[in-house]
Amino acid sequence: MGRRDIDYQEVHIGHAMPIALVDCNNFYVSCERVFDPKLEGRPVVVLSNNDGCAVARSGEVKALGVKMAEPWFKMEKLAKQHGIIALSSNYTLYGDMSARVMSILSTFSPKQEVYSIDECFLDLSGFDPQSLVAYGQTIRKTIKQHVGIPVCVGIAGTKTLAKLANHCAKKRYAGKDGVCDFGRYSATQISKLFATIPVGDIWGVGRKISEKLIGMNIETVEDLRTANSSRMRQQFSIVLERTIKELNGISCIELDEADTPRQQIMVSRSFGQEVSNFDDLSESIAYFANSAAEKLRKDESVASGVCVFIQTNPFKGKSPQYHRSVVIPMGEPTGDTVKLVNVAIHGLTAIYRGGFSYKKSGVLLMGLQPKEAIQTSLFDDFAKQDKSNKLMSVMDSINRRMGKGSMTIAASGTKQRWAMRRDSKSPNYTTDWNELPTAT
DNA sequence: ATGCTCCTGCGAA
DNA sequence: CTAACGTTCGCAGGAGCAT
Repeated sequence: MGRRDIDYQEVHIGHAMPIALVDCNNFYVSCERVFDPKLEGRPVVVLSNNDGCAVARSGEVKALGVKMAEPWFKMEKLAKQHGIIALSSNYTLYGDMSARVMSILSTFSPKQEVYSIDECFLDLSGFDPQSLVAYGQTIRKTIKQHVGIPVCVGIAGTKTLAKLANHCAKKRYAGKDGVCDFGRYSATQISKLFATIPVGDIWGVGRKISEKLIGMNIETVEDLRTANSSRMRQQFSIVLERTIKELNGISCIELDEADTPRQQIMVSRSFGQEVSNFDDLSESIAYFANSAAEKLRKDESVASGVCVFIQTNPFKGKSPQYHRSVVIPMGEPTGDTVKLVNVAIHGLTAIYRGGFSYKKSGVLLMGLQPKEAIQTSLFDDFAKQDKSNKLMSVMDSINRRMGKGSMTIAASGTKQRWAMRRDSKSPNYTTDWNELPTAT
């Protein structure tokens, strides 16, 4: 009989160690609006690479029912009907805006975890519990004034609950004016509120898990909160068990301030058009390996292995499918573009098969370590290594000064037939649907 | 038994 | 006219292998 290992009556959600989750609203769209106020009040989407999918939607677009990551071609008709403005992503701009937002937010707490480009956790323990809502309002006002970006603030005792509180603030389920503090609610109110929120809205519960949960009649946040966590661990994973505990105010996921270097670096892209021959693929692989190596050196890391993959278009079910990858260990961990590119192309020769239309390729640098930690082998030629380091430094500084891509390796080619598709729409198309000639 | 590495699945933004 | 569907990261857990 469903013995429960948590006494729910005793749990006071949101009190113990308040954590705030500050999340920018429709971040990419909001960034664009800062620099083009005409976009205000109008339906706007920002598209992913290749103009593939919607990665950010304004409130007006969400109201039209456009889902996150929805392919552009599927909403094109709707877009035309409602004059949706579609913009290509400008990652340089978003990165810069993010840095400004995060820098200001860091002044609101001694402990900050930057969780993604548009959100961060702030440790608010020690603050007056009565004043947290007002504090959240101050945060919102400050960011809006100084950067022009609207944010919402969720406050609760665990990270999972803070995410949920933020969700409530955004959806206006609870809280007002973009701030929701679960600490202001009684246990009964929380239960009622949670019973209205779909289980899939919880941080850590994605499509697969939520489908399975709904199949077990666990449909709302409240259903999951009161589920038997140890039994759920057996049927799902330790991750879901932690989520359930966190929903009950038991902190299992610590605030992580550490700025740890990445463990792997992936550069991959879908092609603007499919390519079949080896030379085109080889150019793309060289280009991606070069780009990955640049990131690697920016992190001051070296890679001990390279993974190369190529694949056909999985959405073209009728065409013959092929996807394959290979991992090549580096003899010695390195950050040298020339070595990494050569190894990557060598890997490509091992997996390439003619007769397929390839849609995507990529390079993954793995086994990353801090540069200073590498053991140089006895047989290594120090002069040679020094020369390689100097060459890479020159290359990086030229690209910093003259702009990305000024200096690259010849193998990445000049034809680049695989490059991202951007010419499929004229500039006007992507800035204003109203400028489109109407179909006849 | 125990500890690894590799690979896959999942989730997140 | 048609066809058109992102990228990058970490974690968990199982398989396979070595000790």
